[in-house]
Amino acid sequence: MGNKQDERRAALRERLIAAAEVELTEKGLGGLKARDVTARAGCALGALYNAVEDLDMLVLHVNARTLTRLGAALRATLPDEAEDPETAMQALASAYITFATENRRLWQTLFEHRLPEGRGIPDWHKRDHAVLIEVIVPPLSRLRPDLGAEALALRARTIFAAVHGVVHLALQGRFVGVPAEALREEVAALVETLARGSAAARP
Amino acid sequence: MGNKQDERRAALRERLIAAAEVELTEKGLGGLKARDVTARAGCALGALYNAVEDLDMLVLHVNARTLTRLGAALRATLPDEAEDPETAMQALASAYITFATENRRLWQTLFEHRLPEGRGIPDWHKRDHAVLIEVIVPPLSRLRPDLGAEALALRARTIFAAVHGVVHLALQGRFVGVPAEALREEVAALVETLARGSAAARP
DNA sequence: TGTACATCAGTGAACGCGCGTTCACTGATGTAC
DNA sequence: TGTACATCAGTGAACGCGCGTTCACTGATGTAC
Repeated sequence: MGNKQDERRAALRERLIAAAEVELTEKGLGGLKARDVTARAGCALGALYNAVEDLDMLVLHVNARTLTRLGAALRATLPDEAEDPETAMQALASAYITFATENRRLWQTLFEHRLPEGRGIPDWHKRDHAVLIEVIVPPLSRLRPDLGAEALALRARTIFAAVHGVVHLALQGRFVGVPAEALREEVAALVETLARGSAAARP
Repeated sequence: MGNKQDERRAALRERLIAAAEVELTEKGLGGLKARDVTARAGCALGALYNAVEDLDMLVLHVNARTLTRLGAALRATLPDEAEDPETAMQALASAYITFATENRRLWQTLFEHRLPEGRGIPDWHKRDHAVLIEVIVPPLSRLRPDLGAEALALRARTIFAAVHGVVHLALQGRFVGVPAEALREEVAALVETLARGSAAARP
């Protein structure tokens, strides 16, 4: 099998993913069209279905990229393992807000996109999501040394979802959401409460 | 103008809203079709556009109903104004989970539905949403007598969004969400932390 | 009360558009000898 | 190295479907006299 052919194939695939990323950035999930993506990637409409299974899979690949970048942004805030855990959690939350704000549509796509009925998320992609939780576990485990691995993972999900919820409703501009100007301050207060409350619960 | 005609008109409108409610309950926002709604309401397709402006407005009317019911369910948990505020907040959160679980698709529609680009949410509907925040203010104000009305309203939004976020990701079955079995316990822990943390912050 | 006319809720076929996906075809690239 | 053949990435017109909305029409209800 031609090696050069594989290269070309992979290159087109990359171009398509990159094009989809730009389209999603500009128009959001609802505005993603196969024709726009292939036009931007500079190939024919049909080529898309040679490179990936379908549009949904293309979105999954973009989401994988977004999660990788988000994971890197979050990990970059935790250089020191011995740091004060509350400070660490504040840094994580702050980085999350920054990323969500600067990549609003891509970040929204992460949570908007659903596979059609019967199709389950491939395992490789579940692992991409895991970073959101894993990054919270180390500082949390220092706040709650009494908790086992499973309970920690569960609590990390709860904390993530709480912070995410505040950011999500705010950036969506929902009427019930916190106004964007107040977002950072409110999330900081929330994380402070969560961190201190967790610590206070220590035996 | 015939009074009887107005009555008929209003009755059809009600039937359409009720039909849309059932359709949304069974299929969710993505599965809502004008033809299904009118078939269920027992009228012709075109009659829908006589009774309401368009499908979006129909959804808004269903959402208004849902919010009214949700508001009633939440207020029903607060019979006693003098109740311990933490208990009150736990009751609110618990009622929220119950409502969301029992009305999953209608509740999801509340947060999924967006008007097309230029169109803003009518004022009457904004007021419908306000109940979600207003119901939190009384117990919160007892925990934080130091805060002014505006700061209270803001903090109430944050707390709502945090709890909502945990419930939302869990009921959506998102991989990063808390598993449904653990939802009640985790939200209870979250609300406990929020209530105590708020109280502890008192001067 | 009865008749003629006006109104307008209600009808459903047809319009119009968007858009994901397919498929018969082509031409460049690679392989065999 | 050169020639014949095979493969398959890439093409883009066409398919097929879904679906919101419109619109010319109808008939029941209400009004005027």
